[in-house]
Amino acid sequence: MRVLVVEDFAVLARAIGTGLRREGMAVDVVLDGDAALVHLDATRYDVVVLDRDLPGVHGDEVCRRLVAERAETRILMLTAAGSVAERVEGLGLGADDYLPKPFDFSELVARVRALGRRAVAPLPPILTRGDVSLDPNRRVAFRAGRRLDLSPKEFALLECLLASGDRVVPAEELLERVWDEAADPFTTTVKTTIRRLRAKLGAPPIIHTVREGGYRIGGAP
Amino acid sequence: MRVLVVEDFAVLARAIGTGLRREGMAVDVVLDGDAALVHLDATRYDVVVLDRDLPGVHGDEVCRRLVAERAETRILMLTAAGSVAERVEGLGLGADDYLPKPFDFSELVARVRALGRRAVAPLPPILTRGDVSLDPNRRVAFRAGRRLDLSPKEFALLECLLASGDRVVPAEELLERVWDEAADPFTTTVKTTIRRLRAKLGAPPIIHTVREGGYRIGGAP
DNA sequence: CGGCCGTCGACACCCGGTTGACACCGGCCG
DNA sequence: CGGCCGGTGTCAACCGGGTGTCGACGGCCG
Repeated sequence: MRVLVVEDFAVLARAIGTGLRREGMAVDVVLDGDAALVHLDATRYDVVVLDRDLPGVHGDEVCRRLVAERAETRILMLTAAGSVAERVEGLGLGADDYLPKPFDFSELVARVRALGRRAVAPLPPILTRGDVSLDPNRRVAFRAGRRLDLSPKEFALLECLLASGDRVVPAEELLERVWDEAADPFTTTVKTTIRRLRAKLGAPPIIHTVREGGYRIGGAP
Repeated sequence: MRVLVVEDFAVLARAIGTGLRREGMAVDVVLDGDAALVHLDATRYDVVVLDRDLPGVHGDEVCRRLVAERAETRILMLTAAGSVAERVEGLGLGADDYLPKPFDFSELVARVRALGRRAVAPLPPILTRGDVSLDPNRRVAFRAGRRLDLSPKEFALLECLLASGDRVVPAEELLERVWDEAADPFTTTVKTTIRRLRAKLGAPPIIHTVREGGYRIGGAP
C-alpha cells in the first residue's frame, strides 16, 4: 500500500513515516503543501495522511484538489484542535476520515489500514459475453463500452441470456424466468422484447435465433 | 441500523425503544425470551439489547442460540447486578458488550452504536460517495461542503444508501433496514422520504431510481 | 398547560415510459 | 408453391414512481 504523509512538523512527520513503514507500507513524506501536490501529480497513492495546517498551500486546498482529481485516493486528515467545527469542515471537504491531534499511533495505523482496505475495489460479479457486460448489482449494462439504457424487462431478459452462457434458451424458458407470473403461453411478449433489446444492443447482432429452439447470445453466429 | 430490544420490564423496554428510535435506529421491542427467538428467526438484526433476567427462555439461552446461529449479530447484555462474576459469565456466553443496570442512557446509545459499527466491518467511520459524505458517529452529513439538515429517517436512509456502495437497494430492503417491523408492505413512506431527501440534497441529482429495482446513490446516472 | 413547529406517513393525482396485443411481412423449408 | 416461424410497425392501456397536500403525532418552549 502506498501512503503519502504530509505534515510540516518534521519530527512528527518522520515518526509517522517510520512507524507506517514498520507496518509494511510504502511511505513518502513531504513537509509542505507544494511538495505534496508535486508528489500527488507524479504518483498514485492509496492513502494520503494530510495535516490540515500546512505552510504554503493549505491542507484544505490539497484536499480539494485531491478529491477533484483523484477519486480513488483516500484521505485521512489530521486536525490540530478537536473542535467540532473543525471536524465538520474537514468532512465537508471530502476527507474520508479525520484524526484529532494528539492521537495514539496505533489508532493512526488502524485508520490508514482501514482506508487502504477500502481502496481496493470489491468483487464485481459481472456477467460478460463478447463486448456485452452486465452488472446485476448496479443494474447497468454495457456494449462495447457504451452504456445501455434498458427497461426492466429488457434488462432481465439480457441477464437471463448472459447467465445461460452459450446455451440456447427456449422462449418458453425465458417467459418463465423473466415473466414469473402466470404466463399466458400464447403471448407474443418475448419476441417483442427481444426485438427491442436487439435494437438497443445495436450492430453487430449478438442475440442469435435458433429456429424452433430459442435464443442464444454471443459466440459464433 | 436494526436493533432488537429484549427486556421484560415493560416501562424500561418502551423507554429504550423510543430512545433508540430517536437516534435514528429501527427498533423492535419484545418482552420475553420466546418472543425474542421468534423475532430473531424472522429478521436480521445488527444489534440485540438483551436483558439477562427474562421470564420464559432465559437471556443466557437466547444469547447462546444467537451466537451459534447468527455470528454477524452483536449482543449488548443488560444485567441487574454489576458483579464482576456476572460480567464474566455474560461475556463467556458470547455477548459483545455488557452494561450493568442502572445505566446512563447516553452510554447505552454509545455502546449500541459502537456495536452496530462493528457489525458491518471495520469500515472507516465516514461514508462518502461523490460529493456527499456522512459521519454515522457524529450524525452529520454534507453535500459539496455544505452541511445537510436531515431528519432522523432521512439520515438513516442516506446512511443505508451510502453503505450499500453502488448497489441498487430495493425499496423493500430500505423499508426493512430503516423502519422497524411495524412496516406495512404497502406503505408509501419510502418514496416520500426519498423525495424529501432528494430535495435536501439538491442538484445535481445523486439518488438514482432504477425502475422495478430500487434506488442507487452516486455513480453514473 | 397549551400552542407551535418539525416530522412523517397517507392519499389522490399526474405523467411518461413500458409493455403486450394485433396485424402484417418475409424467408426458409417441406 | 404454400405453410409456418419469427421479425417489424403501431398503438392503447397500464403501472411505477414523482408530486402536492393534509392531518396526526410528539416534542419543546413559553
